[in-house]
Amino acid sequence: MKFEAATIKDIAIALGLSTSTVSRALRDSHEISIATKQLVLEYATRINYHPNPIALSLKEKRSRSIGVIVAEIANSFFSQAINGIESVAKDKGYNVMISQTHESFDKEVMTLQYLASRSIDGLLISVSSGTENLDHLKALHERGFPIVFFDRIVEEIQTHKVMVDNFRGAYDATLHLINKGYKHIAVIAGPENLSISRERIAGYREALAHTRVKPGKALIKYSRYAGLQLQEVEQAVSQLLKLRPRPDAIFTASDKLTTNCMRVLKAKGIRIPQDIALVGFSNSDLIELLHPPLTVVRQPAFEMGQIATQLLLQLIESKKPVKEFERKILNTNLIVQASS
Amino acid sequence: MKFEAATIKDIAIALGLSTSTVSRALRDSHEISIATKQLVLEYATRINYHPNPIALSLKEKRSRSIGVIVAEIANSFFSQAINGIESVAKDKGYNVMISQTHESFDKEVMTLQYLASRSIDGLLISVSSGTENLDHLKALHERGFPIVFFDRIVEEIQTHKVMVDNFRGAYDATLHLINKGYKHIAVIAGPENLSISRERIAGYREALAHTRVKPGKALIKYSRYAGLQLQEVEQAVSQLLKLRPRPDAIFTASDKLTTNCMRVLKAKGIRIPQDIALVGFSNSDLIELLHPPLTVVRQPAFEMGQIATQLLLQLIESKKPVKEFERKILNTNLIVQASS
DNA sequence: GTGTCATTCTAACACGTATGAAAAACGCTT
DNA sequence: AAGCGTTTTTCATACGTGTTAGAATGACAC
Repeated sequence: MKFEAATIKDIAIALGLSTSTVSRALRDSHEISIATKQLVLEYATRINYHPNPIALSLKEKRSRSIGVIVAEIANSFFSQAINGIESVAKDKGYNVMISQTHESFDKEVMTLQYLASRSIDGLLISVSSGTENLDHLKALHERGFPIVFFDRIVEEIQTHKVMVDNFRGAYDATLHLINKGYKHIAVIAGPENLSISRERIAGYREALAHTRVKPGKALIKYSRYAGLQLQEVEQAVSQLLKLRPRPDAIFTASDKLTTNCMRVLKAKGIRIPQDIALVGFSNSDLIELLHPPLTVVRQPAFEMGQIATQLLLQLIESKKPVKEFERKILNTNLIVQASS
Repeated sequence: MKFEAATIKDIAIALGLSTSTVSRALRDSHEISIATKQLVLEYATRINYHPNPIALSLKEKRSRSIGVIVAEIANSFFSQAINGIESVAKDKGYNVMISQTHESFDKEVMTLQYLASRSIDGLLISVSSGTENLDHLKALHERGFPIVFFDRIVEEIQTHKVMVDNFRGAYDATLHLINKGYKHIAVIAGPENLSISRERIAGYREALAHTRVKPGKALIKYSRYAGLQLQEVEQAVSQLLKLRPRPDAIFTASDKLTTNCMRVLKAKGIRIPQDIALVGFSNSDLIELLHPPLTVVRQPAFEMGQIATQLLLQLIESKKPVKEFERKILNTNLIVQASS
């Protein structure tokens, strides 16, 4: 099943010119006579000629495509971020290649190798919740390959990073719960190896530091798969419910964690917020339709995608090696609703 | 900012061989001595050699990547479908390039040209709600370019198609409403030019045909952007509410339409299902957390993505022109909850 | 020593494009 | 018409890979 497009050679033969003349004419070089240029251009448009991007890639050593690695496309935050990524990339003539890790470290390594071997010009990545070892990223980075981290960043690697003020987002959410009079506030976060988990927990801790109640260790739960698996959320919630005094509020520190926590509480017949209040990070656009409407910390996902892509393209197109790296920190937005 | 990988030439020079010998050795050709093979292979793995996919693409006239065009990534149905697409594509060593139309015909044409000019091997598309003219797709298709339609298909173009039984899905949903005792059932569908809209309306009509109530034309609303824009949904709902007798149930025929309809009803202070029942197509995984939990027609999005991709790859890899096209029709799943 | 065959490797080319250098064409001056 | 400068076109090569055809080598038999 072939599908052959017109090449520069076809034009050359048809017009009795050499390929290089045609090439130059198409590129509007000054060293081609206006008459020939017009002849070539006319014929080219007539047969609907388009330069073969693959040949161009080979020649120019760039593919004009970037890779994106995220945990799950079917996650509001990531799909919105990809939306932002795609908008900027397309605008600048770049293609977007997407891969998912499903929060698995092994898949991240495989997918990274796959993308890297597909000659992408750069990479946008929000690391998987299972990522502890960074060798795969470091190896690429050390060879000078352009990488930009967004959301789930990696501190050890020096490059552009785009994230939200996780500390502040968590602080605000927790403070909101405190102000509402909740006394025993638990938290369920992603895995401890992710910096966003640690930062969000730190924000939670800081907010509680102002109160008399010290956050006992039992109130802090980590979730290996960042809430992707319902079962681990269920386990965390069950453990929290056994505590005495029982927590009267839960702060969930990621998108899937929030909705799955809600799911678990509902399944257990626990009313929100009467029995337990719930506040969490989430970018779902259905939060106000939920029962109850959820108080959430919302991240500017679309913007994050846009900014990360701008930075990546800047990195890719820079002539000299970049040594100064940006660390963009966006603000979260606390949307207060009935769940707290 | 360059990033040069090892080439076959590097190996050849290092070992004092010719490039073709190295090539043959790597491809394990029988006409290379075992000793040389081993030497080459060993050195190749040592310097972590990977064949340049771009050079390969140029040579083989295939890029091993497929394009996907959907309305919105940040839509449960599409993100789940893309999930399925990505899983199969990656499995077979293909890359996935994603573009969005945001329900705009112009964007669809542009994005199609863009992808086509990027030498993808094939295309998966769910056409935009604004697509009435098919010239852009026909032109590509007539040149023998592999295309597979999924979800929002196009009858006029002969190729593989993957969809759900839209008629049946709508029929089931409407029948469910009838059985629940609702008398005045309205419908809001996507634009009339989409076959899925027409089929779903037909299913709705057929279900009502068994009842005494004939569906007046006023009960049927079309939505130009398939519910993407809240404002158009609001308008449709407002018009429905003015009818006498006022509809006591609404069937929404697409994902965004369903959630946005719910949003509008809530904003107007209309209770579901006490004032008006609501049933709609939706693939959101939050439906049981909504207030009220929504009765929905769910599509096997992940599966659709998988099947469509399998068919596309089959088309791409077929030696002889394919003349027999499949038309896969999957079943929808009616999930009954409190909204009806 | 010559002919036949099998084995192992190399040279040349192709894919489509771009570019530096060389060559050809042209116009002008003397 | 020879010389020169300028404009226009062509040649050769490169990017990285794979393939085809053919050359070189060696082994064996006569």
